[in-house]
Amino acid sequence: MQQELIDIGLDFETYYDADYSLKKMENAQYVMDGRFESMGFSLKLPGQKAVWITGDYEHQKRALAAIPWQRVRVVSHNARFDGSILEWRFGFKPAAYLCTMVGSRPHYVPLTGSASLDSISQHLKLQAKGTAVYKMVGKHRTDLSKLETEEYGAYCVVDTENACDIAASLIQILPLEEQELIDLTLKKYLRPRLKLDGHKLMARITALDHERGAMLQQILTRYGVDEATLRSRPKFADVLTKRGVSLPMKPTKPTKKNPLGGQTYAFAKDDMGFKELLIHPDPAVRELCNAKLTMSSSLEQSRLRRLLDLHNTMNGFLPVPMVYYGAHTGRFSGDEAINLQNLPRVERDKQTKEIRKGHLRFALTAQPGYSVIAADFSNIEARIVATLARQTDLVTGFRNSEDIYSKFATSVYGYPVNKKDHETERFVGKTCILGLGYGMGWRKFLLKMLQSGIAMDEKEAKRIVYLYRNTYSCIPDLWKALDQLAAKFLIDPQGMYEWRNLIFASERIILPNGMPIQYPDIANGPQGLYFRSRKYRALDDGEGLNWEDGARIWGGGFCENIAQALARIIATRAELRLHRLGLDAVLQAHDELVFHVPTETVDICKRAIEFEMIRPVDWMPELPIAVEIKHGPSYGDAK
DNA sequence: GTGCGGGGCGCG
DNA sequence: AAAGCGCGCCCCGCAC
Repeated sequence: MQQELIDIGLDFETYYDADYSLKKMENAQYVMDGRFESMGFSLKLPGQKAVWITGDYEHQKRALAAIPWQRVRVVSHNARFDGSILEWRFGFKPAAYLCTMVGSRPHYVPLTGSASLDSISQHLKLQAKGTAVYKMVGKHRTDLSKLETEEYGAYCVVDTENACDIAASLIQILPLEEQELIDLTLKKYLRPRLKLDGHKLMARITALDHERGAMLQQILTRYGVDEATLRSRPKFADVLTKRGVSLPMKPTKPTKKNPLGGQTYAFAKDDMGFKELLIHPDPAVRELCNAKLTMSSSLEQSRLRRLLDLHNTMNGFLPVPMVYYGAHTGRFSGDEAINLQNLPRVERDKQTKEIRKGHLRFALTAQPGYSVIAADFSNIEARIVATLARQTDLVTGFRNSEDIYSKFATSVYGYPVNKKDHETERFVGKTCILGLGYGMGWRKFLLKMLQSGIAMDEKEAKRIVYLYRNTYSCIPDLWKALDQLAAKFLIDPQGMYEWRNLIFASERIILPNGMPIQYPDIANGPQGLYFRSRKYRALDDGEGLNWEDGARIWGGGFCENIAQALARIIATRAELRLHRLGLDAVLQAHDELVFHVPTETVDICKRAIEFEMIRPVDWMPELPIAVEIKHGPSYGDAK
């Protein structure tokens, strides 16, 4: 289908000034703002030079109307921007998009550290077309002289030519399915279907403001401690010191500025020292620490504000901003200050069924006559690890829908554990199955248990961790195998080795769909392998990698990266197949697909979704897959 | 005023 | 040696 489309380069130039710009606001707010003005755009038709078109709105619209959009794939560097102008401002809907900015993420961005048009063009050694940035701050189209208009157009045309050159490279290396995923990702944003419930958002903002205001007032009157003091770590430390409390401390991570690391206050909700203060004999200390904890979490408040703002901007519709290949493993990431992949989960009170957490999810609603369906893969990564390791008893257990968590907990405790009667034991089993598969050590495991309020000592933590590694011994073997493959082939410029549908090559692992997980500059260092991870990209000085600037990686880490990447391929393949059946996901959260369907079709849609999601994987046919599918009038109700 | 990094917290 | 890992956003403190 993609081949039949005509690729057309498109780049809008728009008004901006000191206050009104994409630096100051998110894309949706910028494009829908009253100050928005399209100054003009450049278009590049196949085999022709890009042309600059400018004039008033009607003139631009007439020019755009001449394009047969139903047969066009729009090529842009940052298509979320150009697409939202084309669709929301001018009302034209092309058949597809190819965004060269996100399309550059899998192969180029890990090496360049930047997805800008300039750095990608340079990286590809595209013919220099001039890179002078044309400043047009605070000028409207009618403010420009004839000469200025021409120079502006010339600048815009160059950008479009560059973007089209990048696209020519990308279509050589991105499989068609990945190109299609870029398009589907953009359409989740450009053609929103989920709605935001403005009343619910406002009601929750009011309730939360009231709750927090009352608490802050109480702290201020009782202890003379204000909000700023609660928010500041040093100021809060002073308050505790004045009350004779010895401050809980913890080591900081070594940084460039402070290579040896240091000490800092242990004031986080999971710090043991801080937890002790929550049960301190002095009720004032307890209350102050609880207040600090409350003020530490601002996600719900800030997200409510952002969503309400978006609700007002978009007439109640929710554009879903996702970044294609946001993670180097291929996972998508969120964007535009609303990250829909980390909304608090729904939690209800066991007795009263009252909603305790996850209110935000109930504000994401279906249109009238429609329902939201949420479909989750069940522990897909753990299943992939078991399959990859050829830990056959574990794979069989998953295939037979056994309660794996309870089963391992039974080994741990020596008596039969079940989901109903042994909540704590099963939780321990679950943590083991989900966490220990990636090589977690007993120290971190012990910490995690203590943080979850489960009493445990060093000896017991060691016993459980080694029991796991003995019970599922193929999994530590897998870490070792991956370590050896990496040490041999990833650091060798000519390295290339095929292993279980993966190819270990120079500085990358190639996945069954042909896409890479990249480990730029991977090399042996003082403590094993290091590579320039996303976090350290900016530190590239062209002199190779300093060990202290790199991220350490080993077998357990490769195991996790590969499992994550394979799970992503499985989820997106299912999404693509469902798209071809006319079922487009409106949202994606790693192992979860969300759909918006007419309510009378919910049952048949659920059957189709299950059928496609559990379909065996051609490159891992022995992988047992299971899904859980729910529906309701809102995202919260479907969870 | 703005940019940046670390701590913190939410999800998978 | 076996060391869980992948994101984005808010806030504070600090450098520029």
